[in-house]
Amino acid sequence: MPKRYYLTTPIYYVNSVPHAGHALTMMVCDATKRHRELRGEEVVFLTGTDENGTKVAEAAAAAGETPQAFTDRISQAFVEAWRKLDFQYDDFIRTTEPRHHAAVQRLFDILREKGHVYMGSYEGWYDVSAETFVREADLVDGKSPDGNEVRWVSEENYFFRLSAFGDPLLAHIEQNPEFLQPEGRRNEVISFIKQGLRDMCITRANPGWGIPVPGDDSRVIYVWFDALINYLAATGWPEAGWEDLWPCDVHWMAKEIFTRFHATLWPAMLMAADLPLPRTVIAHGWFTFGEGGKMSKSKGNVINPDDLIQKFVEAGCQPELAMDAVRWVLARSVPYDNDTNFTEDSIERIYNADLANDLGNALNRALNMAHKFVGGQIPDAEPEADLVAAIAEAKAKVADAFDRHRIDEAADGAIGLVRFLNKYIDTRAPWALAKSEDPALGAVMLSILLGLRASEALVRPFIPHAADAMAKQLNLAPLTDYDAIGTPASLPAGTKLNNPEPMFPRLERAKPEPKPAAAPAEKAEKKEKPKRGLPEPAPEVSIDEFFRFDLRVARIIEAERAEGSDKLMKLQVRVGDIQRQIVAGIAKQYAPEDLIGRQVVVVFNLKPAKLMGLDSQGMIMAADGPDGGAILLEPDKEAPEGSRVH
RNA sequence: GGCGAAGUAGCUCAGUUGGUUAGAGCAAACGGUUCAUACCCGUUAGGUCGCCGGUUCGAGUCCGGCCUUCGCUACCA
Repeated sequence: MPKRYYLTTPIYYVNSVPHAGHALTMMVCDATKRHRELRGEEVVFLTGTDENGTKVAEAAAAAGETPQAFTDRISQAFVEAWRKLDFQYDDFIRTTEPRHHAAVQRLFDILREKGHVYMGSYEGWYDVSAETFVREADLVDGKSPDGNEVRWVSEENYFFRLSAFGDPLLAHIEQNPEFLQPEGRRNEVISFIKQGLRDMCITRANPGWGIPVPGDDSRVIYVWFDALINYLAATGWPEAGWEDLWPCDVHWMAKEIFTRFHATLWPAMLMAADLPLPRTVIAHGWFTFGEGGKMSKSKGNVINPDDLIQKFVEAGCQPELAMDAVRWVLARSVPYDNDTNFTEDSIERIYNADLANDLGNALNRALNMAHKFVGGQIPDAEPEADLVAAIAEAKAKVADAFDRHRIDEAADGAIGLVRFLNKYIDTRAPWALAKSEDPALGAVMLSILLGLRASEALVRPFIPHAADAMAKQLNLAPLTDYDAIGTPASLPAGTKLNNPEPMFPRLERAKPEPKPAAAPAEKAEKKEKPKRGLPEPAPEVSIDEFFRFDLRVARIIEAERAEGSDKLMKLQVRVGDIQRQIVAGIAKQYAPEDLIGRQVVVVFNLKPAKLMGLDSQGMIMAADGPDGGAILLEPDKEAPEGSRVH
């Protein structure tokens, strides 16, 4: 079997419900699939849900459900959401399926046999919620940097020898410019790898949910290690026949899971197993919602695809066309290097300009003219040369944009033909030709209709139902062959045209609110931003917990700036008769000569650390200054050196 | 702190290897048209291309420095 074009979205983690961000990735893949199929290619589009992980087991327990019932329910929510946008994936993989389990265990075995997976021990803090290990130094008030609860774990686990793949990965990235995109992200990966990859712990104690390590039921495979393998599992690997899909042509995803997972861990896993690497791994940016705000459920500014569809239905769209309107707006807004603002305002503007004013109106006016001027049928005439040229140009532009994975440009290329068509209509003015009974009328009307027919096919990957509606109004079967676009055969003379029916009613928009005074006010607000409120109170601790900190009065006897750092000061302090070196981030506020001889308070039993290659045995206590700088604490009068501070 | 990206019209962005008067879409003003969904078409206005310096006959483009924003990353607290 010949190789088929294979593209994927990530599998979505079942801890959240579908939102516009997921829909964006889906849209990009769905449009790509439909476009390539128009060009006669066989395409397989994979999506699915990620359902393993300790967190899922715990979330299910919290919801009073079995993990299976819980994941069935959430997974179904994604299926439903995608049905409402008519995303035509060919396969939906769930990581709880036997085919996935089989592939994961097989790959694990292969890596273990080849010596890329070894048993090691891990002792340290574990963030259950994020399912990641947290270094001691990164703990904040006994919690992970994200504020999650951590627990101390001490266990033997399997490790993947990721560290061995840095150089091969860099070489591959170097030799394959198309591998990682866009370029900015590619650079990010290169610098990430260059600073050294660490082996990765890829198993966890078995919580009764997940994929057991082959031959060792006491452990399950780490959810990320397992999740990535879905792309391979869906090809049927390791059973025969997978080569007609693998290697994958494109893995699409949002930027946050690009660098560490899809651009580093996953290719390393494949290399380790001697499997081919995907041709292209590409990340899009995020939607932001409103005034520079990130997508945030608490702000209530998240735009839900369902609500958007509803909005267009209320505006008067047929349900299927309302769905298309959402699809179009998504495709036109795909962020690449930067994030993009996705707001009611931008959505309405895109809809009105492209779909209502340009596309909808072009179809409507053309059909009206055909009924009035040429008897409501497709004239028997030759299309005019500049119109034919415009179609060819648009075809090439759309195909090229898709080949470069620029979905927004492809949509622009498609609607560009419609814009040209509106100008052409005005320039050739069929109503004037009709009035003067000019013989060019037939050719002009034929050209206009041919332009519409071509537009139908070019917008089809984005708005398939609108394309069908266009074909129906032209009384023709849908045009589904890219090569036929713009040909006389695509528009048989004599075809009786149907009556025009508006597809996308214009959205009436509130007049843009006049806010000349708003700009300076905004600026002022931004400048005053540093005056933040009282810092959040830390969680309550008991007196016993407090006494675990051994605070002492110490005297600074030497001070010098740490080489190569403008923040760090290297200090020698005396605590009673003990001398210690402490490295502190106070060099911006204090000069060495200000410090020598001073009494300060130090944390005496802090775990030693290395900063800029210097040992630091303790910490100097200081208050946060208004600019974030340190203000040293000093006893009110000379205190006995080494005395405890309570 | 390090690395990277971005900074071009009111908004969103395009500007190839340096080469005339810096472009598009949206928004605005004006005009035109009547086939059409108050739409479409045209014209106009609007830019010291973040700032400073350099290379060059010539810089949005190349080089150096700085500022701002964002991302990644190290560290500090």
